Amino acid sequence: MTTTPPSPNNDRSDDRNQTTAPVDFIRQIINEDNRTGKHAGRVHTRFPPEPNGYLHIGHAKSICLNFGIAAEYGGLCNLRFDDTNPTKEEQEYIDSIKEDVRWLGFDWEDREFYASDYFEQLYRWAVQLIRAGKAFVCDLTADQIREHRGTLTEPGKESPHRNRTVEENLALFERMRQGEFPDGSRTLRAKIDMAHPNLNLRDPVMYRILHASHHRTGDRWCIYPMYDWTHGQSDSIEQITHSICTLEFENHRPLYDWFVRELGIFAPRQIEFARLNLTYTIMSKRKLLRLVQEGHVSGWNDPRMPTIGGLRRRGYTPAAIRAFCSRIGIAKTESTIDVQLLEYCVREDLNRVAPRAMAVLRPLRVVITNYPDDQVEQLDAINNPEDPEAGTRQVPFSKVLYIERDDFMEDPPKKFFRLAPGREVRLRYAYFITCQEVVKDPATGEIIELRCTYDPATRGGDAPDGRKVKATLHWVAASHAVEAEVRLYDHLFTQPDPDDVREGQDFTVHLNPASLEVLEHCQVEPGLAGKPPEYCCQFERLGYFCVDADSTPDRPVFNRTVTLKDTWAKIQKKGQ
RNA sequence: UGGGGAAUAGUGUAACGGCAGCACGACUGACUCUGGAUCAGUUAGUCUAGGUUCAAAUCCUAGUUCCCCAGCCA
Repeated sequence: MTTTPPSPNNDRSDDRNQTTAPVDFIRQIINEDNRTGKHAGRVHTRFPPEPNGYLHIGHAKSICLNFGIAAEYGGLCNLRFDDTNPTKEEQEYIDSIKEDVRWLGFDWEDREFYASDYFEQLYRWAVQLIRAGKAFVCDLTADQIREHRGTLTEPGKESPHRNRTVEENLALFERMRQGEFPDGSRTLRAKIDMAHPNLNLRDPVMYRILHASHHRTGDRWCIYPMYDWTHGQSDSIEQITHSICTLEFENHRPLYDWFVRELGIFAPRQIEFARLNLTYTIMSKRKLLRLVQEGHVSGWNDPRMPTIGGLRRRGYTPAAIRAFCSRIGIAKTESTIDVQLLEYCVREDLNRVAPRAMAVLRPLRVVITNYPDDQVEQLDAINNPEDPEAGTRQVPFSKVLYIERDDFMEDPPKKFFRLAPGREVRLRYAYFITCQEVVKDPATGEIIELRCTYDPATRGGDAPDGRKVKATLHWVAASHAVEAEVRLYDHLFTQPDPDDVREGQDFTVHLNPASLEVLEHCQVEPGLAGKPPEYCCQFERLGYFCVDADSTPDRPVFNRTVTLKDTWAKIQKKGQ
């Protein structure tokens, strides 16, 4: 019996089948650029997170896109931290982001960059724009700037400081850098057009004064560049050919292009695509933070969270997430993916690689009355029917067993195939048994034990006389069972769109009170004892489970990643 | 009432003037020592109204709906 967990599956053979995967509009643009020789066939992308939080499945879409494109076109993809706001960013997030990207199966080698590494260059470029009369130091307060900006339908007013001389601007900007002015007292602004219909071009702020310590540059700077003044130039410095971002930056593209053009530097092309939305969950960092802070989940890596850390702890594999990202497609239409597609992807992967095991979540005691009292047999069980090379293992069988409570009904409805009084079923890899007697607690009427007989001729699970049974049940021998805690997870929210709320409510009203059910006294086959965290397996007939970090050698803890498709559950649901 | 985007089965996504296809979901059936997997099948779509054309999801015109933008956030 093999005890090593299936390592995160980094076999990419299934990731993006060129013969079937549609060519999305971004790859079409790249194909066209390559056809016209725009960058001499060079393709260079980047994944540019701000290190102000943890990555989620939406980031995975972007990661797979950027790294995936680079790989397909024989290009490169940089990991760049957009760390221009020291008040929100921390080293901890950098570390976590790097771990998540790596876990997803991508490697940026030495192409790890930080916008903060470009601060000096950005400063020199700002001076260049000032000299060209394209930027000025503005003394307006934040409120005044807002008042001068105008509205969506009305033009703004020019700042009274807009026409300072180059010399005055140069001197003031230098003094800003030297720390002579307090936070918020001055900004450096691009001089564009206060009447522009695109508000981003109404003399946008390039630098703000922030006497804050930066996680990488320490106290070297007290002026920090804004996103718009940083991103395009960072892309340009890194010779990024295609700068892929999400739809909300469409309005920023004219400014991106303006800066790069005014500076006369290499011009990458910004391309926007629709971010990922998933049913029954939320993706907003701010809202996820509330779930953590208000204690609705145990932390950022709670198995119910859509974070990479949460999915990982839940038992999702990198291959499953990559396959998902490949299947959802890339487009500009805002859309919400059905979470069932994600679940399909993880089942598809785990079905192939996860070893099978028998585990009883809600045990019902079964005594085989005609089985010898002290006998124990070792029966052969197949580790993975999808993978012959996974081999077999032995599972112990004895007189007293546990089966799933759901697998017995005293008064079974028509389509219930499992055990019932007088009915014969198969115990997987073991024997046919017949239920002879139901023992109840005289006080509560609860069924506490089944007394069954077995047919010794059916050892291994087949009847020599060829008779059939309609059901095969999983089971665990009571004498050898290991007790485990199992955590059953369901959707975090009860509504497909948690943000669909009435006036005055917020998404928390749709929190699913049953998103976590903890089962304390589960019985699992002995081979499952001592498996390391993240070990994934299938509990036969129940679902895919993985060992949680809370697990200890004498008390395993499992998380349910996803259930198996359950036809019986569906029949039951319909009957209601 | 400004500007920028987007509308194709329930959900996503192709088709780029020439047979509306694929996946997930749902529903049948076959098979099965997992009511799993697998296999076979069914279901269901071009936002609206005009126009151009032999031919329109695709081009044109008008409209409708949805998303983004008024941070010294990214």
